[in-house]
Amino acid sequence: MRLLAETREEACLCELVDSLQEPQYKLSRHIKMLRQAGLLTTEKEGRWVYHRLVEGIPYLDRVHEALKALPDVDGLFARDLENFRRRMYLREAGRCRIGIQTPELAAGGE
Amino acid sequence: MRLLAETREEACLCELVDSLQEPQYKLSRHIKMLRQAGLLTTEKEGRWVYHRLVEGIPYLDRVHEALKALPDVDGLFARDLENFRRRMYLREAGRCRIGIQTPELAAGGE
DNA sequence: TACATAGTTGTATTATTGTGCAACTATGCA
DNA sequence: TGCATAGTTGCACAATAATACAACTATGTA
Repeated sequence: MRLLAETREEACLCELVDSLQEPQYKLSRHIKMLRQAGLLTTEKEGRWVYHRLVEGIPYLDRVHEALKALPDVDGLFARDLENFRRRMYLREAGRCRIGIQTPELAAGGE
Repeated sequence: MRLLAETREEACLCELVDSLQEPQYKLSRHIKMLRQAGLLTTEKEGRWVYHRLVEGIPYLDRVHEALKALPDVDGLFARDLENFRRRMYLREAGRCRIGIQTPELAAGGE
C-alpha cells in the first residue's frame, strides 16, 4: 500500500513480488485481504492482474497521506521503492510483459 | 486513539475504562504498547495517569486525521464517544476525581 | 499506620494470524 | 491441443497476540 500510495501507480502481482521480495502466494493473499477490506481494486488484464489503491474516499485518502508521511528509519522502504521503480521501468507501453524475475519467489521460499 | 484524536483530550485510565467498557488491565496494557510505539504520552498525577496523543509529528498528525475521518458504520464509536463525553463531564476543575464507575471492569470480567 | 483505590504486570491459556507446500485455475502462445 | 506462466487457494503447522486471573506497586486519606 505504501508503494502504491507513494507512486500512485497500479501494479501487477509479479511486479510487487519482485519489488518486495516476498513469495507470490503471500502477496496474493495479502492483496486479497486488502481488496476485501475495500482498500484496493483489482483489474484483470490477460494473465496479469493489476492492483491500485481506491482513491477519492476521504478516510482512505487520509490513510494514503499518512502512508506517504511515514518515516523510513531503516531504509527498508527506500529499498523497496527503488526495486519497484527499476521493475516498472521494464514495462512495455505501460504494461507488464514479463513475469517474476526472482524465480525462487514464484513458488515460495526466500 | 480515535477517542483522543476526535476530542483532542487527555484522559486517565479509569475514564477510558468507563468509556470503552473494557477491563482496566486490558486498556492498561494496550496503552503501554501505544506509548512504547511513541503514539501517546503519559503523565502521572497523583493516583491518576493521564494519557494524550503525541502531536506535532507530521505522520502522526496524519494518522489522527485519518482516525477522525474513519467511518462508523455500526455506530460503535458514536456510543463510545458519548460515554466518553458523559464521563468527562464528571471531572472537577478539569481533573478526574472519581475512579472506575463500572465496578466489574476494575478487576476484569465483562 | 492501616486501608481503599488507580493502575501495572507475571503467568498460563486460548484464540487468531502468518507461513509454506502443493495443487489448483486461467490465459496466451507455439 | 499441449505447454508455460500469472495468479489463487486448501490445508496443516508454526508463530503471535489477546485474554483473564491474581498478585503486585503507588498514592492519598482516615
